[in-house]
Amino acid sequence: MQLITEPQKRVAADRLIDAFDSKFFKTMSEPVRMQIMRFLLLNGRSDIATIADNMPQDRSVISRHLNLMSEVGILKCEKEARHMFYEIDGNVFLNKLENMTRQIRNCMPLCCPDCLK
Amino acid sequence: MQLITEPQKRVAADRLIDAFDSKFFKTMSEPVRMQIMRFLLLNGRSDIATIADNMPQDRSVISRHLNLMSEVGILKCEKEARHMFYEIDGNVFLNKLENMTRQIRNCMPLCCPDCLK
DNA sequence: TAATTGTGTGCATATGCGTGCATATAAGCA
DNA sequence: TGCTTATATGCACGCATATGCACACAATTA
Repeated sequence: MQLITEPQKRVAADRLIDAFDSKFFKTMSEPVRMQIMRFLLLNGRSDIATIADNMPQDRSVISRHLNLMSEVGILKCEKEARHMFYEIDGNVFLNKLENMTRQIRNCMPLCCPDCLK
Repeated sequence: MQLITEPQKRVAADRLIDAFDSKFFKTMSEPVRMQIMRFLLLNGRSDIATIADNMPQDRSVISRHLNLMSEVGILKCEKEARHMFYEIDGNVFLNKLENMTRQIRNCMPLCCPDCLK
């Protein structure tokens, strides 16, 4: 039986909360942005006009969504002549979720083992 | 070299989007709710008044946050006499994130291998 | 140079939601 | 039966943001 100190618990809990990037979650909570994700999954790297042509929203709206998603890091963008191309950054995407999963797996048994019953 | 058909890609992408529960993300994107999570991690099962006494917000506000979090499934609640006790449901919490990670790992190589470069 | 095409931005509007107060309900206690 | 305690709910307010339109800017083309 191992003794768990309060400071240890606090560190683990704070790491868990830190891993939960609220901007990331906010970005992912918007259905329109998830539809953009779906489009980029199926069609790969695309420019704004092409994406917007496949959605009911105005081009300017899609442009703003894409800009927001790239600020969070889940999309990479690259300008080519007049066109702005967007693409999913799969590594950033995967790393964020894997880090969260890791922190939960570390924190739960330490902080509240009862939560896993 | 394996051939990947369009329907296969679509199924994988739809599964990924389905795993991304927008209500879950919305719930996790609120800083106050994350502070509640932190409190429950450190103090375990608690009633509303105890949680609210450790936060600047009004009790009614905390009550609503807790209700929302339990609707999403990340908190379990149980009434005892006059007190409503809340506790993190670690398994639901972990399963949600693990499922997302799994879907990404499955979808990315199929749908857009370029996204992983 | 003038016209066209692709994006970004300012603005007004609508909607969602976090917040606190007052009040209602419900359960235990004198 | 009153009185206190714990929580839930109705309401109004303020702020953030998603949306679409108009327009500005940049880059390509006739």
